[in-house]
Amino acid sequence: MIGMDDGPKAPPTLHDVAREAGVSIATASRALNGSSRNVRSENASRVRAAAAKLDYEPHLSAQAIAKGSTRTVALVVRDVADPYFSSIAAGVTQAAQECRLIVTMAVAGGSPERELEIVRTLRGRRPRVIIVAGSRVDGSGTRGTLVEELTEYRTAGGRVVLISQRDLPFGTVTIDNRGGAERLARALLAAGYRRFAVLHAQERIRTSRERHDGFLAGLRHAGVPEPLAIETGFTRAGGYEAARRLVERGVADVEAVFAVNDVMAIGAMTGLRDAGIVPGRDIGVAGFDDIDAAVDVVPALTTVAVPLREAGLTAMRLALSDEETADHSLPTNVVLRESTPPRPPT
Amino acid sequence: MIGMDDGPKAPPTLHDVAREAGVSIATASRALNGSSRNVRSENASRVRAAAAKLDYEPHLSAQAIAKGSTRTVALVVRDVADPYFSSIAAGVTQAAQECRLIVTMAVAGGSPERELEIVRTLRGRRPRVIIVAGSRVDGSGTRGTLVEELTEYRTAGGRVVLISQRDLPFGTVTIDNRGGAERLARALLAAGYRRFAVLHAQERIRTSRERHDGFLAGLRHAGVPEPLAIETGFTRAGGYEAARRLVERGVADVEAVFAVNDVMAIGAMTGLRDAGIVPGRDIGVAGFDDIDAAVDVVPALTTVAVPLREAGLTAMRLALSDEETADHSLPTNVVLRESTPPRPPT
DNA sequence: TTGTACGCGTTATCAG
DNA sequence: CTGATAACGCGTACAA
Repeated sequence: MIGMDDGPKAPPTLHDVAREAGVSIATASRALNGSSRNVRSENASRVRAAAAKLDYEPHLSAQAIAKGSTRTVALVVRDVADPYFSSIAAGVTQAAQECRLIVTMAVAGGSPERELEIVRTLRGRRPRVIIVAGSRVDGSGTRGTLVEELTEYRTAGGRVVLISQRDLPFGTVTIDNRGGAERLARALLAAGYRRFAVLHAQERIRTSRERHDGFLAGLRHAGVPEPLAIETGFTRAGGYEAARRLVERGVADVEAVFAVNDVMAIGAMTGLRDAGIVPGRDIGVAGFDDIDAAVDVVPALTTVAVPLREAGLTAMRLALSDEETADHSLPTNVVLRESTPPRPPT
Repeated sequence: MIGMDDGPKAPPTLHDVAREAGVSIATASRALNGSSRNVRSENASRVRAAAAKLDYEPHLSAQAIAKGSTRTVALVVRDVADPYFSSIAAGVTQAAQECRLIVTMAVAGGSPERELEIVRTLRGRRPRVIIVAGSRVDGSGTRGTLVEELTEYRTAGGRVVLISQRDLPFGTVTIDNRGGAERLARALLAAGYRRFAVLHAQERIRTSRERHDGFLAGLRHAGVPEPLAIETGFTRAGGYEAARRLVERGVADVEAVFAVNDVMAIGAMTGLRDAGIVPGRDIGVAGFDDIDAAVDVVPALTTVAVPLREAGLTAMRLALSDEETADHSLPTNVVLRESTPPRPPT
């Protein structure tokens, strides 16, 4: 035990494996990761044995640099803790695992600048595909730069897929926000609701805008008053806060609240209740997304189901397919629950 | 436009930047990423200009291989879509971003074999730190191998942090599951509850076992009957299903249900309600974790608050500190809400 | 089938 | 302060 060095011991390299197996590095490489099967089976098994004995793992960075490509998928989301994005992430991760790809996740936090910076540095990792999941906001000035950056990435052989952002020259998985919101509006009209408040986020956030517009479109020609629009954050806290504001203003003239996503709607329900107004009895509430929690709140939340997990899966498939710039649209479904009980005509 | 080649155009390399700036590669390297500032400022700015013009991004794999270390944090979770893990992930991501580290996420899905395989291939990426967030189950046979694998990784200079698993020779962030559950039990006793059912997961899942044990410990010496134990999945669906089973069996003799985590508790509340039993009125319900949704369900869920996001932050800090194997314990707090109203003594 | 030798994009060493 | 040049670990033509 003299002269033992406990400092960091370098992991075994292919070189070590080759030496242990008594073959050249090239043979070892072929035996372990070689595309061509041309290695004598006896040698092959000796190499595998040596690798197992030394607990060898190929250095992925070295492989990446030698082969010129990685097995990585980069996913950009706004917030990991938001069920909307974590469901998408789950889908992407699942699909990636089936293809033996590894997904790395970056959080943009709703800032276009941050998002741009992320995509930029992401390029340095040379991922095989980049998936950007709807943190995009319009008119931010960084949009052109982002498109440029992604285009350049694709020119270098990368795959780009955008979730929930139409009109950009990349593969996109889009969600029928407009149509879903429109059908929701009509369903609520059919249930007897006439006077609405809409809780939405900044106009720059596309998803919010599309759902808002769709809802208004569904109301058009129904002869109902223009809904009250309340702008707030795209989060649970935003919904809560907006509900409080709504109550302060007075809710006598609103029969139902539509929040542009479920976390906002759920926050709003709590906000209303905290102010003494019972959702589903005193006022209808509807959301959008159909996250798991929608059936656990009371009353269960009326919403528009979005196949989030599938959006992630589809995005991966699209990325791996050879269509450069296909647009895959996912349908949405109105789900009526107890938060918007049928309302007797006045 | 003759002879244009639209095939994948290789991204610019340091070589290109150097040529553009009229300096050597070495100088370019130093100007852009060099630790030492010893490069004439005029040359430095020329290099930076060239890099910007060519839209150069350093090839991270190449850097990794040259420097022998990456700027990556690998996070292993059971399920991205579970708020428990996504909150932790949010914390890790935040802390990582502050240190300009990139986090890559792998999903083990509750399988120890899968988890082991993940850690193994993770080593190939040579991350700077590996954080394993409680997907571990005991007595799975893979445990020894996992420890071995992680030890080897650490020997090679990597940092390991485990979240919510004591007794392993690595840095750990542990959560006071036992103590929290014990205090919860006492709080429920104080509120007048005497007869309980516990919804727990398999005994092999440590977190579940600790919370279960702690709860029983809190009940001890109180002269109350042994709680009814119902084993089910560690998920929302598990909670729902267990509640249905409980109802089938008959709930006349149980005054409160303790589920070992919030998603189970929330699922159980819905399950009870679907069976005509109103949580908070007919029966008390309590959970563990205090996820966001706990305040949005009705009645609001009594639970034990766990600083999940902070667990992620702490894990990163621990990883970056130089203590090889510290144990940082996070406190938990009982939060009584409407799902367990005080119960008049019989 | 196997081995030698070179290249991948960077950093680090060591003379100038 | 700068520029050759040798690593880093691996894949792969090319030659044997």
